[in-house]
Amino acid sequence: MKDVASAAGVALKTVSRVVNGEPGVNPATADRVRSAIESLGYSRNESARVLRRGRTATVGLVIEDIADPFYSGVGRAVEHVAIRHGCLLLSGSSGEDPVRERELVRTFCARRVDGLIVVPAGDDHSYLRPELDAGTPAVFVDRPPGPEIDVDTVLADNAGGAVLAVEHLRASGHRRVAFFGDSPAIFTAAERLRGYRAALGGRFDPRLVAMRGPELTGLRADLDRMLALDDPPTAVFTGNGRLTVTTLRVLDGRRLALVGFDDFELADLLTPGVSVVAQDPSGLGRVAGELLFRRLSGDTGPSEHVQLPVRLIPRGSGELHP
Amino acid sequence: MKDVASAAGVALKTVSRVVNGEPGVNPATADRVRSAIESLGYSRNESARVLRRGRTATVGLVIEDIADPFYSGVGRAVEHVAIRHGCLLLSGSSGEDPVRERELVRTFCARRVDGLIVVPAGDDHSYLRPELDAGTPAVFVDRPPGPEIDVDTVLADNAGGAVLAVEHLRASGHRRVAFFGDSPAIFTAAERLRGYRAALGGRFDPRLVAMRGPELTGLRADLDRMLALDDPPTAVFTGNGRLTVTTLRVLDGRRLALVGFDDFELADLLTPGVSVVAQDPSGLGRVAGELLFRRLSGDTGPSEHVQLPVRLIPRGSGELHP
DNA sequence: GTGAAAGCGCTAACAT
DNA sequence: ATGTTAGCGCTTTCAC
Repeated sequence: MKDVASAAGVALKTVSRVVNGEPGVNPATADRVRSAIESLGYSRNESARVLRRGRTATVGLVIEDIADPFYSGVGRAVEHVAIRHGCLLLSGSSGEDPVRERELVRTFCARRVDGLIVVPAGDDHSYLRPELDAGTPAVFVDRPPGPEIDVDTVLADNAGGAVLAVEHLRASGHRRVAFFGDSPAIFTAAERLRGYRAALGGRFDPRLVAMRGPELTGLRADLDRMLALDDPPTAVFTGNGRLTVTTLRVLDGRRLALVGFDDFELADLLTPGVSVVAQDPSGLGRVAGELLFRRLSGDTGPSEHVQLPVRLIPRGSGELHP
Repeated sequence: MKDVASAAGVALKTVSRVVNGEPGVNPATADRVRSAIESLGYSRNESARVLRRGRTATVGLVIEDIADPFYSGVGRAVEHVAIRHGCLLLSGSSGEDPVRERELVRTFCARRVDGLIVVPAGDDHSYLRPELDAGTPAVFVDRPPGPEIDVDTVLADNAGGAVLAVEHLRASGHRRVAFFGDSPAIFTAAERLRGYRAALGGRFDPRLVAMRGPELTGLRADLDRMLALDDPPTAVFTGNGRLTVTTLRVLDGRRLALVGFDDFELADLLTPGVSVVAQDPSGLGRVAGELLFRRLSGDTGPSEHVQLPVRLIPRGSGELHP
């Protein structure tokens, strides 16, 4: 900036004014500055700017795994909102590891992100207290934070979706519906189990529940065990997209009815089409982003808790009869 | 840092030493500093550090679309390498728009990223010259840069993969193989067309080529036109994952043989399984990341051009006979 | 409409 | 083993 100033024959501050589009600069002077910038290939050093202004125009996104289609959908939506607000996105995957989650948040905060969007892996978020108190807002998506902090959340109607799934299967005549879920330590998995259980009421049978995650061999063993029961399941409800896909592989043509949580590409092209309870990953990301930017523009109202609806998409697999 | 220093009763520089793990601090003093840090909730201001040191420990990734499974695989691999080198990843999607690509690169450079990994959308990269000259290395992935700059590239064997696909179909007895590709303005699409054409030699028929991208109605029209020919295609080669999926929808049960470029989840669960030429997105990302960090650690050798192999995975659709 | 000076929080270089 | 000082490149404040 100093070089540009002397090249243009003005003071450093005038360059700063031009670069920032501040008013009160003679157009001719401004032009001289601009051509000096051009010929020197100058570009503003954002680190210095951030150091001085205190705002980085960056938001941090901690997500489970950017390569998972569900979360990359969330990520894209957040990126979109960030761009619209002139912000960059710093992102990292926690890989379901609370330590890594915390490390990412710390790193982001050390870089003075203006705000955080978090899909938490852990359930203790006291470490965020100082940052929140220091005025860095956070929005939690897909899963809520631990009770130590009070922040905006954007969640899907997990339990309601599970109820939809089970009721849909029961409407096709199924009395024995198995549930394959992720570890109950994961909020969404626990919520979906809760909905499943509520929908079944007195018919709930713990022997039809397996919550070991999407690992193929474990899932196969669980299914085989269930099918060997006197009163085996005739339908399966799977707790997320990865589990649905693994279950399809394990079923390998056996005609059990199936409803999966999460929509996925090609669900309609399989035979039969896979009925799903679809959530809206872009919606989650978009709403979270908007909430964050509302906070960043000064909204200090009480924390908001948005619940996004889910919808059942029948495609064939959920309409198979026992 | 000043506050921590006075709380611990030491000079600012000692705090700096502790924070940076520099040697030559009395363990007892260090402990006092650490507890002051803890109780004040201090965390180092990276912007100031960056301003002083000149290195941001950040790399920028410009990608086509983080929500595309192929590119999110690339992105995850890059993230992985970055983490291993203690770097953060700043990422953005170009959405196949050269202007947006350039804007992202500019923004990243203004933030003084240490290096860039780019999946280019445009083919004029003269704008990168100043940055490269200033010592910011760049690696291009999936597609090469324009001729104005000379940087490391990591590309898949696009033409070779297309040859594999066509030869596989011809081995099943197909003489008429159609090609659905993306716009030939996209490097990979052009390369795959080149391979397709080379494999067919004299049998190449431009009427069997459609390069309009993955839009459903256009693709349907192209296919209908081809099938109405006197000598219609009995097999299709699709130029990328999205096109393969769209083509499957358009085929809608018609039993044409099919080989697609890019592997995708569930390809094996469709009926018949979809034969593909698989590239390795993680490999692309990993190699690009490693190349970049080699440059960052001082390697100034001539630019490297890595070509990653692809492999044919037969699953049924490519083995259908005419 | 323009400029001079102070200082954001840190690290490098040089004391002690 | 610890402290002092200068300055990274910018914006803020205030003066002209």
